[in-house]
Amino acid sequence: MNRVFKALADPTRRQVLQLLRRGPMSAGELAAHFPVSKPTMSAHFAILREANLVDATRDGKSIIYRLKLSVLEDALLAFSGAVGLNIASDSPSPTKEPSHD
Amino acid sequence: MNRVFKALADPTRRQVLQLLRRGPMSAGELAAHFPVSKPTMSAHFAILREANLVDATRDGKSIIYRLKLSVLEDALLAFSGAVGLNIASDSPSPTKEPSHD
DNA sequence: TCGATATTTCGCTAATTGTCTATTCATGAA
DNA sequence: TTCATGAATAGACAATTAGCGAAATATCGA
Repeated sequence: MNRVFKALADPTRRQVLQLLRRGPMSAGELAAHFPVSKPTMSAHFAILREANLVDATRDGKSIIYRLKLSVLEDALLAFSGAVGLNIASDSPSPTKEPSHD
Repeated sequence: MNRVFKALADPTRRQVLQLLRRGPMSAGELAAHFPVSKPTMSAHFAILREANLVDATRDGKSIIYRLKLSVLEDALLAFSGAVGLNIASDSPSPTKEPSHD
């Protein structure tokens, strides 16, 4: 979970995830969207992989990245719940009076 | 939004938010829950304040911190949406085929 | 095998972050 | 005003991070 939040702390990495929403994309294609060098992007990809937020598979000369939404969802939901934020489902956001301690 | 994610990137700060879920707490009381010095905690509080995740008000000699869930909710929801994660409400998670670019 | 292409790894630097102790500031009480 | 207390600021330090160019690795096609 800490790795997920660390990964999310960088705007470039969050944008990579957004780009990946549209579908799988190669490292080079992804990198082309950002004004930084490819080695720098490669390091960002590694951090996303370590957080388990993306999946990387080789396809010929390219490496294709895919978004792994479930891990992101789990982390966001778990933290939201821990903090009392009832973001999910259809319950009536109990922003006050947490019942347990 | 970047400040929110940066603030969330540190486990101590996330725990502070969780502690604050139970209700307002003073800086000292909060600090007592962690194994780091009070100045260090003060720096964490400053980052949470800058991210607008907490509200600080003085009460006599103490400074009382309060959780501002709305800001957290906005950021989490905005990002979830941007990445195609349909965490909120009761819509049928359109994890595929984003219609706009 | 050779050359081109895609990506990562390897040093390296600069900036940022988390931590500390010591000090300062603000408040309330004597 | 002086003292004690709760909290923030200042300054220093080590560790981490984002960034680079150069080199290494992997794959494909000729």
